[in-house]
Amino acid sequence: MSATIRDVAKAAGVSSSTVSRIINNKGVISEETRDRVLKVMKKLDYVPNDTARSFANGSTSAIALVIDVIEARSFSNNFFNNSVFGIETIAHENNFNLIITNGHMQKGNTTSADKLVFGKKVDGIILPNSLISHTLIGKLNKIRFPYVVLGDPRMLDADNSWVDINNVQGGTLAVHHLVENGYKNIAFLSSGSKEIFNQDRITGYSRALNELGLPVLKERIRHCNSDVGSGLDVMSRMFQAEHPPDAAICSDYYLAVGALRAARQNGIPVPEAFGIISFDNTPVTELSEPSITTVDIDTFGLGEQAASILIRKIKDKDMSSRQILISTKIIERESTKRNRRRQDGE
Amino acid sequence: MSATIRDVAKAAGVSSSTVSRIINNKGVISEETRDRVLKVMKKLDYVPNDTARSFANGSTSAIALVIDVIEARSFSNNFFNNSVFGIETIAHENNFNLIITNGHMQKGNTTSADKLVFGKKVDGIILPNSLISHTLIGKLNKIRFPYVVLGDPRMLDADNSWVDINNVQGGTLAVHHLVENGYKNIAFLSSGSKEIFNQDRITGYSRALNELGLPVLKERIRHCNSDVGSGLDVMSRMFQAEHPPDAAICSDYYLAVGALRAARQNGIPVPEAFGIISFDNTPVTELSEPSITTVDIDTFGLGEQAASILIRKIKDKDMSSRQILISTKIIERESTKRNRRRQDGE
DNA sequence: CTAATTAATGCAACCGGTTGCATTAATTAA
DNA sequence: TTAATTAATGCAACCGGTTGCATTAATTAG
Repeated sequence: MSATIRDVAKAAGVSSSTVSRIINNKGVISEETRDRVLKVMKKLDYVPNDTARSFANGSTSAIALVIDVIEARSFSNNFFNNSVFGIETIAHENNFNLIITNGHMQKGNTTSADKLVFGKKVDGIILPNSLISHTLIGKLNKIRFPYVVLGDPRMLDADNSWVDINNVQGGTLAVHHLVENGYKNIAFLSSGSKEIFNQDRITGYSRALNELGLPVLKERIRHCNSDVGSGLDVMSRMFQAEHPPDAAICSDYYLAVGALRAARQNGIPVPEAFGIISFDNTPVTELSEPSITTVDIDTFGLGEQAASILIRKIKDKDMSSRQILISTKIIERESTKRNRRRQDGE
Repeated sequence: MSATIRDVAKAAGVSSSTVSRIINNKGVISEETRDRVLKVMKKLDYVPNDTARSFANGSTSAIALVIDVIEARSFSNNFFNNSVFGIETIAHENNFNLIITNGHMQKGNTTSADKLVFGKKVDGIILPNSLISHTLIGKLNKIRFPYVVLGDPRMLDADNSWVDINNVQGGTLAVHHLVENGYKNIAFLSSGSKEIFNQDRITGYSRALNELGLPVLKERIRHCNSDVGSGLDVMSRMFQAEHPPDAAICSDYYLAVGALRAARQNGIPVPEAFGIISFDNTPVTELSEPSITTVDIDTFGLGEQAASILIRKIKDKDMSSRQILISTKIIERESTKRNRRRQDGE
């Protein structure tokens, strides 16, 4: 059907080696030959067959992103969403293709990640820490296959490259922001106890309180389900305590909205008497009333970094491993904007 | 490094043809030979090289999804998000890989879509109607390359396969829902005048009003920017009109929130005196207060259908083209839940 | 019992690039 | 002027599967 490199060679009166060298800018080619061949390529609508190319030089110019989605239909995670674009952007700049595959589906005992790696369909792979295991990492390391983990894989002792949001710093930042705005009794509503990101945020929260000389009370740290009802219940109960908190840091917007509603139901004005910070700057936090201050996590940048490291690793297999933490920042909104002068007594 | 089919053949004392036939379940192989070869494959950790395979049989078992993202960093579109999962799910079931590429970036005068198609990196392609042109479609048709368009490509006269949300039906549905709840003077806030989906929704809206014997007033149809401020301004101005609307259908949640705030600022209770429906069932509509009734669009299903058609087309190049419209449905919430008995006078 | 089938497997070409190693012509050094 | 370089290009093997066409052995039909 379409022209091959030999068709071009024949039509231009050269050998296919010459055409190949022209395509790849290798070797020394005379100007006339180059021009003639390029013209023929244009005329024949010649496009090199990428598969043949990959086959010949043993590399695919493709990377894979493995995602961790069990119930695909109900998935709507903007973490994933933005990371993908970061990854795609960098891949694109480096002339790599991005393959996306769900690591949960599998045929027999091989996951799609296995198939892509050992079937040599990709040159490198990005996988979430939720999907890694000693077995898989062991296999990857054994054949020195380039990979980068999304999220700190601290469950493994191995030395490997990863990129994560600095959730410890995020927790600290949230506390500092609240304290600067005059809040002192800060609760933490986590969306689960097992997730490393929740653990890290709590670590940062506790550390900041310590540094500021404020007590870390375990009854102020609550693990909830990730839904409004759970946030509302947990927060309501905290309001009944002897020393109720005057602020809450929430792991996601569901909990933040729940906390907001709990405050309202208890007649506690936000932000005057109660401050709220949510992690993850989503439209809900922006459009809530009052709008909710957030710890913004740069998931696009996360993807960029992951892809960037991976591609460097592909190009230089001897590159040492990298661990990158991406700082968060506060997006200040109404839910913590207490009039500081009044609170500070100035 | 890793074992090839010839290594396996040698170790099992057979020819590589036999091994190939065993891998692909082709031809007739004796039980003993099969067992022996399978054991050797296991022992040598043999995995067929997918690139070599693609090269040999001229098909890649991969499809591409081209996305239309100009400003990647600020992208957060759950339309795309869910569609991808629908596509990936079906691709996976059919042993296809999914490559994602941004159709906007380009080197020279070839887009990434061109490269994937003409470089034969994929067997088929899904592309949004916003990115197609007569040129591209012409080229694809010329080489009979399988493709499916996301969104009705009615700007082309060509006969091609596409999948779209039934936005006309969505507009109709929204009107019916409002009328059933006692609203009669319904405005439409569109997020733009050029987008086909907005045009279709307005068509459905107008058609439903006609059928119900209600007037279609052009001052009730407003094209806004997709932000809260725009929705608020436009709606506020409509409230000043001689015959203000008693309900609004909004193309997205920004406009819906804007309309809601306009109503509040004008002292108009929602849903009692003003009803609001938004397209696209996102967390903002669910968590708004009052919560907002939405026209739910099944973007996951959209992706599934697109991938399904594409893969069938790849397997049967002579398949006639398909056009699929996916119906919307109402998710009823507080913003339209007027007490019907009282309104109906029952 | 011989001829015609069928079963099981091997041979070798092919898919379309890439690249090490010639080869030839042109240029420079001695 | 001849030998040594350098420039420009060709030859042919190779990457790892797949498959049409033998080939041989075993089975069945006549």
